[in-house]
Amino acid sequence: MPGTLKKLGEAFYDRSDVIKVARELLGKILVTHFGVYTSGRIVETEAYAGIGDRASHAFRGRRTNRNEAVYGEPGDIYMYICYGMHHLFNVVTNKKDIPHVVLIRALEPLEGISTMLKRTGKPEPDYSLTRGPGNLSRALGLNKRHSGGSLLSDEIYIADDGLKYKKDEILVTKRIGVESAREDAERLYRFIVKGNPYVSSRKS
DNA sequence: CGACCGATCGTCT
DNA sequence: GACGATCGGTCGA
Repeated sequence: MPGTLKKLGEAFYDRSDVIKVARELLGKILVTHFGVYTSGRIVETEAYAGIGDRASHAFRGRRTNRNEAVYGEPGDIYMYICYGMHHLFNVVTNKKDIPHVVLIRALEPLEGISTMLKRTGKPEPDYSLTRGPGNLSRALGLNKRHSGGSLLSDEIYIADDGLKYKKDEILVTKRIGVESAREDAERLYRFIVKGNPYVSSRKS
């Protein structure tokens, strides 16, 4: 039920509750415009709650060249290279220097699918095109170079077309791949659209 | 379906 | 030197 696309403004990202932002990002549309438009609806997110969260890259205030972008302005972009080959896309929230981020883990593709196929080298669309944080970044052309950039720009942004998932359409689980975060691995910080085939399937 | 494995490399110890 | 906020493939039940 797409209406007019409205780009999210700074106020959406500049909030103190990163968990709430992660939940509300479900249903929003991530858009990249590098010559051609590619976009997808967000169907899976994870919150990373800063210095008190062992799973966060900013745990105990850790601050290096690599993770500097998580300390940026609300609405900034943090890209993280994982396993030497996957570029993971994060949304920076809360005030500058408060390192709260939301990892986008899956999209339902909307616009520019033929471009996504070119970027990923896939012959035809399948659910793996934008399922999983590494795959969706490749499909939308996002990489490390975009770290530190802003979602208030015209190249990369998140938009609202009015779609809202109801409470009973959303499932909350533990985060994926953070077993080493000990007790913080138990936090229920992952939000998924129930039954959506693009959601990364692994145990919670 | 679940368990496991190799690829691959920038970053930090 | 070791280690990932992953992925796609294989193998066995």
